[in-house]
Amino acid sequence: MSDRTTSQPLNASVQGPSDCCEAGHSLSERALAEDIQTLTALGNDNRYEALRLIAEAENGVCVCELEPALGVTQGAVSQALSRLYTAGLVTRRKEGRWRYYSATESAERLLNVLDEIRAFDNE
Amino acid sequence: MSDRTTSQPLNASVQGPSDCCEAGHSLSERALAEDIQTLTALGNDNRYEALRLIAEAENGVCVCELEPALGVTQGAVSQALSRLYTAGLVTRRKEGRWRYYSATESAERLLNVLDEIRAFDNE
DNA sequence: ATCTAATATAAGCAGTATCTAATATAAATC
DNA sequence: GATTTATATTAGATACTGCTTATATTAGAT
Repeated sequence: MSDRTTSQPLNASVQGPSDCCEAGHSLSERALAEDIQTLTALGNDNRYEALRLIAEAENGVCVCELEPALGVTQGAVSQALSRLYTAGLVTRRKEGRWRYYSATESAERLLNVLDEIRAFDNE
Repeated sequence: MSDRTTSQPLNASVQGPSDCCEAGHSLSERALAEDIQTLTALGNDNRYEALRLIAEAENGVCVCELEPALGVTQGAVSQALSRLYTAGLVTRRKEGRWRYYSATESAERLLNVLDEIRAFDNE
């Protein structure tokens, strides 16, 4: 059907019910894309659990530690971490043969809110 | 904050580098599943944009308003809203033939944090 | 009751995501 | 140099997602 590429904040002006108002939001395409990248990076079991493990470690976690914890192959762990890195959820530093991953401030904030709303929803 | 009942935190005890520590996190399987449900519900263009539209409207948005705004069929909009509802991100009330969707407190919090970290990351 | 409007649900399928296995790269060690 | 270790990357099979189309349901209007 309509394959129009949305460029500006979208607006709907349709007549629904009598007091129908226009539906619009204030996010740019770029902002939407950034948010979606963040959310899809988090929305996977291995990646999310990897991030939780990383966030609770004090001084970074290496790939070799995550492999047994997640129960998937080394390649899968590496791919998961790359994805988290691209999304700005982890940083990484090299030390000898190892790479240590740490959670970013953004990741910490997101995880905190998820804890809060889970507690809120289950109360 | 939360009286989180951790049923079986996962642990990794492997030796990586000399000062290697165990990687473990404190989330229960159930908590992980809940978080993933929330995140995967948000991690889709139509659903995320629908939620943004709903969150910025004062008194709820009906399906018919979202259809033109998102540029997909009515069925797709309805499915998107159902998914958001199941994930606890929107509530809905019926009024005549229409159903009005509103954002939950949890959804508002998540969107706020996404705004914050986007601003933070882009500064 | 019939018709229309708004929404929900189901089937089917195209596109995408995410693993494993294999291979490549990089750094330390021999 | 060759070897081992840790990680990254690629290819490919498989599973999943998210649409569209079609149909069902529900409520109001005629």
